[in-house]
Amino acid sequence: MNNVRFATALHILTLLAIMKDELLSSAFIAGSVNVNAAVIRKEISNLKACGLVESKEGKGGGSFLARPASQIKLSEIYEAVRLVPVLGRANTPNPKCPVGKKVNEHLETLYEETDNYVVRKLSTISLEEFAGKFG
Amino acid sequence: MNNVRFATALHILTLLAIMKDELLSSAFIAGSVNVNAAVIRKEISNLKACGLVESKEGKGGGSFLARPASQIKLSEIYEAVRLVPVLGRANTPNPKCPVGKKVNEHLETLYEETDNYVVRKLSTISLEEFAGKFG
DNA sequence: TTGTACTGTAATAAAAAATATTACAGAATG
DNA sequence: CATTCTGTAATATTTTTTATTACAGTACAA
Repeated sequence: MNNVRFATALHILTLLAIMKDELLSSAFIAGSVNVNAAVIRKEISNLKACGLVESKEGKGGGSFLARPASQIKLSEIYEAVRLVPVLGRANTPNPKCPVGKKVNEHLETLYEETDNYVVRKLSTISLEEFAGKFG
Repeated sequence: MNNVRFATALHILTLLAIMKDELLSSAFIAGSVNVNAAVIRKEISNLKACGLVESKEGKGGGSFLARPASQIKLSEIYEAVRLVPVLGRANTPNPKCPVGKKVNEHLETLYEETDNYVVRKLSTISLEEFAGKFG
């Protein structure tokens, strides 16, 4: 996960949680995160597909949380932006070597276990709790 | 961690664990992992700096485990190759926004906690246990 | 009904990170 | 002293990530 997507998604959702009575525009959010508004819209599009955010088009439109922050777990955010397991990717080892032949199978198991472990940890923290740290 | 270094390092160490009575050359290991030998030498150089591997130069040289596989925890491998926290990097948010100003501080705490959690999980598995899955 | 302020999305460009390759000096062996 | 290794650096290539631009479509409000 050598990218900034978890940070971006959590930032977006934190803003939506704190200003829960307003529709926030991508331009506003982009100003806070300090990235291009198109990046925000793209991430929001992903968060919508994951059922965390909804939005309203047109003038005066913007985004809001699909559910109360108390019902969103940080694990859902992690799963929404995860592209690669926590421990990284695998090689394409030599199948003629006894280790090379089996290593990816065992690696995959380990990757899954570790990932599940992270998910379990993050499922103990709600967005409400995280957003509560601000002001 | 969108890279292959954990997989590579674990593969190297598994070979060293299984063939613990021999010195393995970087060319041999590269053949099993299916990457360039220079990549293996570079990773071994890192694993040496972390105290997991030793090697002998010159003709007939090669690498071997610095300690018995039973005394190497997978967490040490993770820590040897980690460049970035499990949840990724942070943005450089707008300090004029109350959320932007503090988000990295709270993110960092979360990143550290999650990372420690992964380390704790991986510290319960020894290289011996992992290597034991092969033949 | 028309201008304005949004979203949604795609295409493309630019920057950064990861990996591969080549090269060669130096060490140990026989 | 030729051979077979390691160690390391320099460089090239590929892949991933991020930024930018553009514009169609939607909703509001005058």
